[in-house]
Amino acid sequence: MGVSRQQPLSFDPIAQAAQNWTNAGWGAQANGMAFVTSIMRTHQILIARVNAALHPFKLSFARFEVLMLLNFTKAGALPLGKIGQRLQVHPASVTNAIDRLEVDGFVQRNRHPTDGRTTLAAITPAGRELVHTAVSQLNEDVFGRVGVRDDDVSTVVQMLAALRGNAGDFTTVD
Amino acid sequence: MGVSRQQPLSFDPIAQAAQNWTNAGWGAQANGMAFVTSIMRTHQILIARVNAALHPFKLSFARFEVLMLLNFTKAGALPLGKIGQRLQVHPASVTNAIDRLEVDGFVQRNRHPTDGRTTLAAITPAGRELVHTAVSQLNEDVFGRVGVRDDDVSTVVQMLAALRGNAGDFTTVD
DNA sequence: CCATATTAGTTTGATGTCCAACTAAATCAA
DNA sequence: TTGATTTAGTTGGACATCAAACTAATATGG
Repeated sequence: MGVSRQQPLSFDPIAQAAQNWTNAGWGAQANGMAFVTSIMRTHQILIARVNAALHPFKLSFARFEVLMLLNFTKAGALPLGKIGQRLQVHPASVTNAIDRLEVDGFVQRNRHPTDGRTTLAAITPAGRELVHTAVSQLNEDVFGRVGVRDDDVSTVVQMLAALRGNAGDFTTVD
Repeated sequence: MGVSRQQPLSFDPIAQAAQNWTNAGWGAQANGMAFVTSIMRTHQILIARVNAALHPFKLSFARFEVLMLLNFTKAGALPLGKIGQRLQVHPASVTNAIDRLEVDGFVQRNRHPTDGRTTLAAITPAGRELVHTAVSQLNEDVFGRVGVRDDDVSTVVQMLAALRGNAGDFTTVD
């Protein structure tokens, strides 16, 4: 799981970097730098936890999200493009994820009934069974214990929603 | 820069997912799921911005961080292991980053004076010049405008520091 | 109707990350 | 001193992501 065999530092490296930024005369951007770097590092920590939890199921987080999305859908199937739009991932990444899920029998490609360009990804019974177990594991190992006070978890989610909205993930209801 | 040619959704997909979680009976983990997913997506947005800003300089964020770290160091040189420890990246990733920086002439490998196992990475004059320009660009394009209220930026950094400390990035001063 | 433009998905290639195995050098212990 | 262990870094392989080029099918406009 990443780089964790190393000794912990005796100081917060991001706080140190922010200090360096200020000393260099970039005080106005020091907070932004610390923010971006914190997100990068937090992402790295969380993705390692998630992948560790999902490893026994031969799933990555991306593939888990695909299965979960299909599982929540009434028909259990979506066009690949819709999947990319919902999960905000590149079309090539969707192709790659579906390829692997299909090889493992968790998803099946079907033709769209009316639009010959479109491919539908449909979750299989094996996929539904797998995701059921995997989500339990993730809830237990990761989502139920992120290591931040529960109030703070909500606060961070809310503040990041502003950024995501600005970035065009979704239209904000003015 | 990622996947942004797509139309924005008319709803926040993470809020939707949290609702799905609650509906499925996983209300206790819905916030944690939203937190993890928010970090993943925010990371993706920010890394795209950073890479767009650094692309003209032939730098990735990882390589930029290496150059910046060396630039802040008095001697302008550090053992590869120290770099990995400070930036929290895998030894193999450090090797890869230094390889590329060395090919482009921004860094040079030197032997350690007393320990034959250790390799020192030293920033070159070209590297110092490059990082000077690159940091200006990053401050201007990304760090100076992250898209979150300034107070909230600090709040998020502080809350994520708790997680990073728990994860063993650094020892918390009790 | 047909030529052009758009849309959906795939393929290929470049990056980047991690893990596991490996080499070489330093340290430890008997 | 010398054999075993630890440490530093590299290498090779598996994955994942994105960009750009490509194929195929649908829409659009004269």
